Amino acid sequence: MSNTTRENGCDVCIYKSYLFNYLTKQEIAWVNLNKEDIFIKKGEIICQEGEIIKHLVYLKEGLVKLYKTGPGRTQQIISITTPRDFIGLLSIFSNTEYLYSLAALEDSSLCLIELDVIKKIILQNGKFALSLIEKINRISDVVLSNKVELGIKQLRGRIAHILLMFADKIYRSDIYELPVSRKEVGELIDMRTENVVRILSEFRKDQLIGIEGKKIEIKNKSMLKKISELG
Amino acid sequence: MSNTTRENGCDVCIYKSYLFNYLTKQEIAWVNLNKEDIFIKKGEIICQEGEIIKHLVYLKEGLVKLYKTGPGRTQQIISITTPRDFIGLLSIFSNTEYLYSLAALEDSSLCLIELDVIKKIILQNGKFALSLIEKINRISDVVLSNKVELGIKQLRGRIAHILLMFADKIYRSDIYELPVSRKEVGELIDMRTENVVRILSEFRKDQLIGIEGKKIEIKNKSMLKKISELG
DNA sequence: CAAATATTATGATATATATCAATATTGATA
DNA sequence: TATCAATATTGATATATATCATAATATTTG
Repeated sequence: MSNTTRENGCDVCIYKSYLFNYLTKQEIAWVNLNKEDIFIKKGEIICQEGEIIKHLVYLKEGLVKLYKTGPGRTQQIISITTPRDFIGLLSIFSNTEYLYSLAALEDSSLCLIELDVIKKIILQNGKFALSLIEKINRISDVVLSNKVELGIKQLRGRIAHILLMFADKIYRSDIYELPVSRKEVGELIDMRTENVVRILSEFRKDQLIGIEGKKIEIKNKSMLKKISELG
Repeated sequence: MSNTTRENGCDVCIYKSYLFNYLTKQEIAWVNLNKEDIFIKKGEIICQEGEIIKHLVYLKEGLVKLYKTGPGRTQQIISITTPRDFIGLLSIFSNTEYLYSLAALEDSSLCLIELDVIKKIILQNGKFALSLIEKINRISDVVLSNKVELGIKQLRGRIAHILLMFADKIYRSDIYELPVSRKEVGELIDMRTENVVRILSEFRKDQLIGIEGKKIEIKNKSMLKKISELG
């Protein structure tokens, strides 16, 4: 990991999670002494499954994918984390080693906080603990409900769903640059690259979207929503 | 909810979760005053999505399914909870209303603990809070990894996977009574009833399993494992 | 107990999806 | 810049899965 900086204290950090509002001044100072700010370039791997978990990872800016590698270099993307959120809260308290890998989809700024410190704070600060539990639940709700929905949708519904997810949840804009390849879209919604391409073209021909390389424009959102909901 | 009993105190409860070992005597007494033991018959619904969450639900004995209802009476089973575990820890701290419904697959004994009491204990007892976080993570790990694996397996692999799950995780025996219908198996692993039936018959013809109504006997576990792993 | 209903089962067929093949395009690299 | 590798694209075909139809069996209900 590269480009460590510590010029800014947590107390004045503009990226700070609301969760840290529950910390005392002393606890904030403690976190400040035990965190590391790093910058990761697009495409770089942050950590890999099997490695010992030492940090709670917070995404300040950028975009990060959480994924699982299968046999033969295959990957499945579990979730995409947007700025100002914790990454991988799914399994870091239940395992000593990462179940999933992390890689940057865009240039990203992360804050790595010593997990031991977080655990000690949980032990002594009930409000923080309860808020963290709520946060963990919320994150797994989203990830799980996405995966559950995949099971009932067919390919067109999945593509519509993912296009809307990028527009509404990630970029908050109907025009955006896809941060992933067609192959990765497939890894995110369990389908083959060829079918991703094919259905995107189909949606373009049907005037639902515009495509220019990685640039996507949502043109008929209500129809996409219908396709996503009906499966 | 029926058949409430309170004859036994939590301190002497033989079903007690290890999590309660972290509670003080006072806290245990407090839980004892704010819990309710209920008995639910096979097939009965315990709670439904949309209802206000008031309790932390603990399964003492029996088997319970957590599921989501879709359009037109369709269901998707999210997970099956085995005895001595908490049910629905996935979303009860992040929502005021249940995201999923609960129903008993077998006659079941539950303990309902006031969620407010649990929250207050989290606020004051760090060890309990941290252990609960670990527990929550562990439960969502299992549920999520199951759903993620579904995405890469085809039907035969899913059936093999679910047969092994019942044998190894739920009944710890290679001979068991399926607690669910063929339709529910399909709802659990995202496939049609007809295909569940067909592939079960196929496995029977290939001597992988024996079938007699709901009674399943695993006959060739290593082959089933291969089918499950290869998808 | 009989009637109604749900579950299990099997076969034929339609549809959705993956696979294979071939080419164009982009991006990385020496 | 030329070369190589990865990505994107499209079409043809094979395979997997869903759907439809029908019947046997089991289970619930009046």
